[in-house]
Amino acid sequence: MSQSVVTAIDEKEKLSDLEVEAIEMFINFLKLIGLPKSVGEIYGLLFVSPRPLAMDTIIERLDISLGAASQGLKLLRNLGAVKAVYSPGDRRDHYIADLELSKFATVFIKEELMPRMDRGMERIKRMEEILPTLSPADRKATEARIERLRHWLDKGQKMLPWIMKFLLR
Amino acid sequence: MSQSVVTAIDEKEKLSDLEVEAIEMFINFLKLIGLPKSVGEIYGLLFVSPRPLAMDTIIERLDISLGAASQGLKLLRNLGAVKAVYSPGDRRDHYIADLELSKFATVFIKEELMPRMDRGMERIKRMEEILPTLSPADRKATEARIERLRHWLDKGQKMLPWIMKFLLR
DNA sequence: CCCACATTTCATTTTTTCTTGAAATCTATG
DNA sequence: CATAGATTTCAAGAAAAAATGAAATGTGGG
Repeated sequence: MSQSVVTAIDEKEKLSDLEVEAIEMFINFLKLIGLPKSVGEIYGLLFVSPRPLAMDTIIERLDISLGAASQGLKLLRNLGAVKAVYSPGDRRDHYIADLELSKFATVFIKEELMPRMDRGMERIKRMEEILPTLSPADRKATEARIERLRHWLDKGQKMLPWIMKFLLR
Repeated sequence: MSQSVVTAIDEKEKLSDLEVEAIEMFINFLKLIGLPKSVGEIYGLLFVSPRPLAMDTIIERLDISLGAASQGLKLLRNLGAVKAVYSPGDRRDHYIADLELSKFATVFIKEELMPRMDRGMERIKRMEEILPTLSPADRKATEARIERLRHWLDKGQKMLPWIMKFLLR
């Protein structure tokens, strides 16, 4: 009942079906690399937008807060996934999505995976130093396990540059 | 001051330096694929343990709750990362880590990445259906973006089986 | 086929992460 | 160079995720 009595009072531009699909898609993918929903929303909206959007517009269309929009845009700019462009006759910054999707993957690999692997290698070195203090009974088994760990990290570290190369065309 | 006045009252076996290294390592890596701290702790402890551990022992040594231990072990068993083994003369189950670390990566790819990509492809199809209803002005630009999305998903879907093969030796 | 102990389940609490919005800061332009 | 408007910051609140532990359920040994 009474679907639109208040029409025109606060008629925010509703998101189109197409925008919703894109937004949901990026919410899902970016969540995978640890980014919050609001960031996925912003990128998804910008991705399908044929023209640059001001922060105002983003806030209104996604119905998110000023803070979330500002922080989300900053994060996306830092990732290189969004750029600010000049819009003649408008004081506000306007934002566009960088369409190079591989950026998310490469940033994730470089900022998350690789540092963890490096720290992992340091841990392995420390573990190997501890090894001689173990009882002989346990030492052999533990040594083998640490060796496995090292082997796997090695494999990972060799794979990553290759994957990155593949991602960049 | 007074380091051990209560010694022997509740002397839990402290974690060794080696165990701590392993545990921290797995907390970090498993967090990356969305697993909670307690799961990383459990797997890390089992990974360096030269013999099977009962749930009791895990609870006591990690100082986690019954619920977290039970749920964490269940999850790890479902992933295939931990196995229950029979321990003669003991009613309790004992658990060992499966040392095949690639399992975490392959499970992640199969359960998280691939399904999302499949759903992504469905979304793209839906978006392409919507496309003709767009104003001609916007249509071309949007079409190109969706095409990019498809291209990237394609690339991902082709890469994943290859990565998996690489992981399995 | 009991029953003591082991494990699972799940409502509640705790912790962590995300969002909000008002205040502070910055900036283009008149 | 003052100021209105744009953006950032951040303390506080809300939401989501994880941990707890008591009650329910399962199970092996007698």
